[in-house]
Amino acid sequence: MLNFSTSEENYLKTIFHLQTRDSNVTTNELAERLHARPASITDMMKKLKTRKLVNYQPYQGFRLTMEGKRAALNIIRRHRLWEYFLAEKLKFNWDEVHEVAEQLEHVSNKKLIDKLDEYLAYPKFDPHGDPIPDTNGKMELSKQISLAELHLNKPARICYIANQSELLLEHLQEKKIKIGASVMVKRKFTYDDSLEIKLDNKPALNISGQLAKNIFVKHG
Amino acid sequence: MLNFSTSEENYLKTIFHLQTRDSNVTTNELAERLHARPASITDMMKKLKTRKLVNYQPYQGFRLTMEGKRAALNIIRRHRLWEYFLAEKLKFNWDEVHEVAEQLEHVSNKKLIDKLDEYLAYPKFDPHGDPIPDTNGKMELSKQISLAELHLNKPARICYIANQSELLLEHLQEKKIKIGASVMVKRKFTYDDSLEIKLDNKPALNISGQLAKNIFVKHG
DNA sequence: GCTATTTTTTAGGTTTGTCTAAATTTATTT
DNA sequence: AAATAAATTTAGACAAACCTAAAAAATAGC
Repeated sequence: MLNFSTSEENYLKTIFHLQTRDSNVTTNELAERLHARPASITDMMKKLKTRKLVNYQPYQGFRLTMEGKRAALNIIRRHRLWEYFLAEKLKFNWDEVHEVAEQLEHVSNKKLIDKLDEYLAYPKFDPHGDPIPDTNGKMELSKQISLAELHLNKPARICYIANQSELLLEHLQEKKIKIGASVMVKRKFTYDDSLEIKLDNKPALNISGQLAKNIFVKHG
Repeated sequence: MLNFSTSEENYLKTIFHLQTRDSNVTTNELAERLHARPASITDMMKKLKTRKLVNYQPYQGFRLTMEGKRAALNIIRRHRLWEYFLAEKLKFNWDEVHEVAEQLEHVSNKKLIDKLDEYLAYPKFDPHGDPIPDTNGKMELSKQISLAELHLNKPARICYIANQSELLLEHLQEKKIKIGASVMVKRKFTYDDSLEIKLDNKPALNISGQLAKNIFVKHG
């Protein structure tokens, strides 16, 4: 496994998250995500190209090579394992783990990560419900659906919050809706798509359709 | 708590280890410890001086200010807590933890370190027997003595290896002498200062006076 | 199909932390 | 105490990773 700078790792990881099967990642997209200027992106892309980590032709956007993808998955593995550790062992809230894991993920020592994985008993998902890649970069698909799609009276578990804006997170805090909580939809109001749900053992709660679309759950 | 670069942290930590009550740290000393050239040390010292972290007059060597000492102790706290975590929880060997902790120590997030401390049940010593500073930089004195000073038939525990050169570490590996092992001195040979010792439940073992001086133990 | 706008790249500059080589200060010898 | 040696600092350069401003290419509007 080659060694990358913190900066290179952040680029690789972010390209991985942004690229889709059919479209390349653009300079501006990356610049916005990384809080950097487009010119800086171009600089780094040239560098990553000579390192054979991205495919890149000027003005055509970029995507990871096989090697780049392998590297990105490794960084994501580190990130998610640390997130799991922080939430599960150190009792951080699920919404605090990301920031700390952003730093820990850059500590690169294969033995450390593999031993951490073992210590945590090989978790398959991080506290946000995102799958954790194994040593070979393989991971499970997270078959998540939004609360809005969940059938009535089907027990499920909150595993992911989409669109994590400040406002949304505050709203969730307010309503005491947390990752990992068990949840069930009791009624659906077609008038405004709002829902009546039951969280853990708390009294029933009404939430808007908009909120429900941003809360993802896994059955079971 | 101010924020420092990885480089600044390494300087602060190393100055702390090198400085004594009566003598300042010299440019060459620091350069050797940090595997850097003397010119680089001078550069950084100017910077740390303007940050009021070291006292420094050209050609006079340097020492930490109160503020610098506070920062150094914080870095040492992180380092030793991670070492403890690696050995105790992830089951690293005591001689592998240092290298990994050198990286982890630069992740600066007070909450992370305090929660780690709590998770580890506030350990007082790291796997090498070095004391772990608390949040305020206070730590216990490690009342260690060398094996050479240990009285006959007094049970003790190996807690520290001084002068950790490659050769010494290999020699210890060879003799299967490890941190944490219980030990007792059975005979002392005044002729050459060599000792006959008993390690755990293994057969008696002869070691040189030189080796004995580098193995530190705590009673009990 | 040609402007106008947006996107991306180039050119050149800045900061951090390092380096080499030369100059300077301090310490050691005789 | 002068000469030599050792330690330290200065001066100037370099790489990484960023930046701004200007130029070039691609896209969109009419």
